[in-house]
Amino acid sequence: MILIPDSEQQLMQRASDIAGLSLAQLAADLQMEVPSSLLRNKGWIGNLLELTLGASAGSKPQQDFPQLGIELKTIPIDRFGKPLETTFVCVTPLIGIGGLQWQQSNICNKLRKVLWVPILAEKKMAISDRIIGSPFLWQPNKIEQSLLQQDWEEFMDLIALGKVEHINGRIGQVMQLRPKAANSRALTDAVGEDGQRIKTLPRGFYLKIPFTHQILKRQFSI
DNA sequence: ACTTGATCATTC
DNA sequence: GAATGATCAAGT
Repeated sequence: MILIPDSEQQLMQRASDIAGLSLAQLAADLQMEVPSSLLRNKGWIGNLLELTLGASAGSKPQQDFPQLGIELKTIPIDRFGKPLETTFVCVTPLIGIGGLQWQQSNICNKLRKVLWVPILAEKKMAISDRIIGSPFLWQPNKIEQSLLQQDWEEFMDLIALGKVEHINGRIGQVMQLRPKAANSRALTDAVGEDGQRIKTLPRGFYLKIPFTHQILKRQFSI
């Protein structure tokens, strides 16, 4: 059993210690089996890192390390350091959002401080052979904060105006709003164009690849 | 090659 | 159903 880290320094030390290891090595330490495919285990790598670093497990809301105010994110990258996927942040509230401010939003809270763990995870690599990269702590700078807030406000305006079903993945400078559900039959409440209650797909906020790419480049070009 | 809608496992 | 962890894969 791995104890919850009691300081940011301890967490970073642990994360740094595993950089360079393969997922097979990490899994062996925890006596876990590596799946041959992520098709039916899409969150496996994220869960592996949570266990390794001592994040409070399970499906609890809020940050992974609440006592440290840190959110853990693994991000798959290619050999050039480019992210291979968008990064899911959290689900989007679709009703009762009147008066909600960016600074009070769940997504703003989650992105205050993120421990990024890049995973060299090119598609052709076996899951076992994928490699833990160098971890780093990120806090959005003023520009990033502003871009995130602008996108968030645009999305929340559209949702409040009953236009949730007009939102597509192209909207947003640095993040996008896309379905986040078990499947296309999972529905939740939202507001329709005439102000009536409708059923729609649950949505989530995702950071776009160019945005996370820039964060990684800034980190590793210093 | 990249984007975007769809999907998978698990817990509560 | 909603939250956590995300990637898949068809279409452009």
